[in-house]
Parts: sequence; structure tokens; C-alpha cells
Amino acid sequence: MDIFLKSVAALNDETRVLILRFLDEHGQTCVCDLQNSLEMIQSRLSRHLKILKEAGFLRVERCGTWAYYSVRCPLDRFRTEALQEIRHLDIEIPKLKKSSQTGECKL
Amino acid sequence: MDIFLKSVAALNDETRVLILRFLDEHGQTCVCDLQNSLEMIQSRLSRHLKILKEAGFLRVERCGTWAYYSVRCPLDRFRTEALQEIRHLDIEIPKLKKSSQTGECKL
DNA sequence: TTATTAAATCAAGATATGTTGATATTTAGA
DNA sequence: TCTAAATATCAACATATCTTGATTTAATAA
Repeated sequence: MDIFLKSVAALNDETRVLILRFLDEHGQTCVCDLQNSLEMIQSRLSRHLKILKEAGFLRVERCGTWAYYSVRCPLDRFRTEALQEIRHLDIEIPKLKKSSQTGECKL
Repeated sequence: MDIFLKSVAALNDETRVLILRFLDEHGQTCVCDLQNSLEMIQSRLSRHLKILKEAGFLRVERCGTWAYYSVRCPLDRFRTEALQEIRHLDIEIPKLKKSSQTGECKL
């Protein structure tokens, strides 16, 4: 029950669907760029990223103080199907707005 | 966004997952038998049946005062995949307990 | 060390969702 | 009609989830 319900709970929020779609479109992105692009307060974004990660949709790669999130790959059948569904939604995907003026990590 | 989120919201509850699994296993069942089998208070059951129906997972067939619910068929890709996932969960499916002592409708 | 920056976590309030018992609706039969 | 049975809906409360601003943690650089 647990893993399935956790996935479903993670999908059950517009904000998280948008984050998933954004990362699916733009690939690996650091939190501060997500903050800028999605115009989202840091604590809010951080919360949703955590939920998506713990539900198995995202992975993080850390580099110094930065955290780079991306859609986990491979995803299992259900999550893949969910992502597929999300791709077909009529969502406006925000453009990527780089915020980092200082040097970033190379990944 | 709407239809997808509605499906996901419908799946996001243990009670509804159990109802889906039960109907998937036992086929078309009337509300009073569901009440008995799932040992669920009537108003609670009715609420969840409505949510599942409006999310496109169930259909109802009425006959007199009885209402017979079953898993809608065919389901779209996502809902089919979700149901598939639910089939593989480690849930104990209650036995069907017929409550109706009086004559039922023939369906 | 100390200061700075990115990110995570916490606490409080607002909103949504689930549960229950009571009431309303619908249909069938006396 | 009146009553009874099955189901749906409502109102009140309890619980969970989301949002925000404040605080904490971790890593880097001065």
C-alpha cells in the first residue's frame, strides 16, 4: 500500500505536477534556478522537492551548497505512465531563468 | 490539469483503493453488500463511491432503490495502469457478504 | 574563526479532506 | 396516500496538507 499511496500523494498537488513537468522539460536544475523560474518561495519549493524525491520521482545531486534536482531515471511503470500523463496536460511550462550570477559547480 | 488531478485525488485514500480493489475482484456489487463486506458506515461509503465515480473509475447501474457499482470499462491508460498497480498491492480483500435477504433486482 | 550563500527544517495559521450521525431523497409496496 | 428500505447529502468536528516567514544546517571563502 505504502509505496503506491506515497506516489499518488506526491502527484496530488498542482505545484508538484508543475515541478515534475518543468524538470521533465528542462532536465537537471538547481534549486535556486527552480526558485526563479517557478517564482516560488524557497521553503515551499524545498518542501515539494522533498516530497517528490521521497516518492521516487526525483533524484538530487549535490555539489557544494548547490542541489541539482532531476527526474529519476528509470522510473517504474506507474510513475512513467503518470509522467506521460503529465506531459499531455495543458500546462504552461515556465521558461528556465538562471539566477546564479556567481560561478556554479560543474556537473 | 483537471481530469488527471481528479483521478489522482481519487486514488489518494486507502479506503478508496480498497473499494476499487474489492470491485475489481468481485465485480458489480450493490451498496448494501459493499457496506456489509467492507464494514463501512453508509454515509462514508457513499461519499467514497461518489468520488471514485466522478473521477471516472466506477459506473453505477440503478435498479429500484438499489445502486450497483462496478469498475468502469474500458478505463484509459493511466487509470488502467493505476488499477494494475492496485492489484499488486498487498491488501487483504474482504470476502463478499451478501446482506440483502429480500429479493433483489435482476441485472 | 567569521561571514555568506544555498538549501532544509520548523512553527503557526489557513485550507482541504475524511468521519460520523442526522436528515433528505427516491422508489416500491401496503 | 403512508410507510419502509436503500442511497445520497448535510453539518459539525477531527485530521491532514499547504503556505509563509523565521530559524537552522552545511559548505565555501575571506
